[in-house]
Amino acid sequence: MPRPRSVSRTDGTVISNAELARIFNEIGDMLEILGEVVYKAVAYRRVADAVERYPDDVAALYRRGDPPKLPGAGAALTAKLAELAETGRLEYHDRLKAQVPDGVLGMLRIPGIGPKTVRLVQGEFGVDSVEALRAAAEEGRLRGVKGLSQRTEQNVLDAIGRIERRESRLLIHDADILVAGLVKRLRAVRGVRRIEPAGSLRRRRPTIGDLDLLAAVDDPAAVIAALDGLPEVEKVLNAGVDKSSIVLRDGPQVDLMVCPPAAWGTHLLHFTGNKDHNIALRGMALDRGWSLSEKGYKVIETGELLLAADEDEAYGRLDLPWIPPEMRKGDGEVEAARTGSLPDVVSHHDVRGDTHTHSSWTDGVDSIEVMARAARDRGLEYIVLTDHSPSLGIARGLSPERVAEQGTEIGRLNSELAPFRILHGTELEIRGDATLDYPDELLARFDVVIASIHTGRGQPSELLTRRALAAIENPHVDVLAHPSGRIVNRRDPLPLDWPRVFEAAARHGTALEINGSPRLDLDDPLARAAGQAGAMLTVASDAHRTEELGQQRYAVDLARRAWLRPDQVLATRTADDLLGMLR
DNA sequence: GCCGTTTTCGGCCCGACTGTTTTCAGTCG
Repeated sequence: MPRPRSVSRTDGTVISNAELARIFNEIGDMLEILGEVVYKAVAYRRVADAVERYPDDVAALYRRGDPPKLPGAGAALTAKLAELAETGRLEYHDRLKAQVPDGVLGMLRIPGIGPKTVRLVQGEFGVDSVEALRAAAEEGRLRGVKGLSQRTEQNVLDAIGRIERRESRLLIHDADILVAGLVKRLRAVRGVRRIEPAGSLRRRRPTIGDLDLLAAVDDPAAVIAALDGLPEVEKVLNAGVDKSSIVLRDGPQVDLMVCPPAAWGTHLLHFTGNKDHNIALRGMALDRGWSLSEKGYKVIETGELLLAADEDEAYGRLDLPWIPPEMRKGDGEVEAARTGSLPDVVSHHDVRGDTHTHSSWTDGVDSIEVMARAARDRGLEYIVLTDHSPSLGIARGLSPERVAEQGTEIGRLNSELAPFRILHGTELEIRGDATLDYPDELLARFDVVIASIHTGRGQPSELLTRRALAAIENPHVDVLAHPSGRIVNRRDPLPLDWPRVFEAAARHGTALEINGSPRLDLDDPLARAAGQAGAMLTVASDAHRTEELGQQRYAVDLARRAWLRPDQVLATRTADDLLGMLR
């Protein structure tokens, strides 16, 4: 479990949004364990969510005397945010921590264990950690408590075992493969009309906790039995009339929901939108005297149920246009849909080229020709070949002589593969001292220059930002590649000064990349802020072998989550338009 | 703790499943 960092703000650094959100969520948990009214806890969590997704640094804005208006933050919570922004600490939080030790809080992570149970076992036995709870369950001491039984003890032990084996969320690339296998077999079950992934996978979130599947069926029992009987199922968690939850061996939990075909629309709506999206829709339904659930719209006065067979119809009942699943995150999309200002976001069909690819000339696997033919077979009109510059030694970066040879090879292939185009690019290393790895005269000869930071990641924010700005401001640099440097589940993003980076990118016409490899960088909140700041973006695969060209899809997914229109994305341009823009 | 062109008090999204409750609380998504 992540230990809370001790935060001293004497060094002038400002507490991050993530840290603020963590503290507020923790307060929510502690209040529930202490038996406070749940709505107080809900209020803290609501503000935690708002802070976490706020595009700018909330604490910095407070210190500047320009605090943002966050939904759900009234006088009390605003004062607490101010205290955290100023001092990095919160007296109220410290006071609660004294009453609820870390170990007690940790028990909430066990599925099936909620605040009431935690309070109960702590009060009855002084069980104050996951370890103590495990011991109590193993020794059969829980079954004596009212509401707990031998079966509860077994469930607790199973659940602890599972969370220990599954500490990080599944990367969407892996989730797609897993789901494709499941869907293929369940689709073949008799009586299954439709089956689709829902939940965070359909929203195309970079990482997935549980996999949600929705099936429209004539015979619910058949498809539930089919899922429960699959060989890779380790455990059936629960099986209801129209849902089943299972855990895959060495894999995530899978929830299968079934519904009658006539109610497909509201079911898909319900199991796709995140909590905030669904709450916003229910609010609109209530204004019309309806209550909305997956089953349909219920007219409150008469009890009549209004069905929707597809999502168009489900949104249509609220006079809303269909909202792309990627946008159903509760950050303004329902309001935008209501006022007719929902953007027409970029789609996979809009993409004409790939702005970041590698070959065996540096650290790629396949030759330039094999990469180009594979890209053409995927329907692309061009790729930008961006092999590495020399200082990235691990990737056997190209000397100026090798760059010239590569140019000749690309010229030869272009006459052979026309009208498909290979644009000659480079992935230019931004060195630790904020200089660039090739001289300007050489950079001028490339069709496209993308620049990136791979080394010196531990530098302070100010220096890292200066390096990014050095690349953005160079007239030959066209794209800042994987700008945050994060790798999902492996590397945290660099602490750049994002507003400055976005402003400079917009001013100099340097695009910011959304990288579809497991970096998934920029992530959608930053990409959305970049777009709002007027910067151009691009979507790219960063493929090092032909199979990885498909990764560009994940970059498009993120661009959609970031509300980007096709005209804001470089890779939707033709090769000629692209070269014209960058000239 | 928040919030209000119906409200400054009384609500706060909705429903299903589990366990052991003989009518419902706790948990989850």
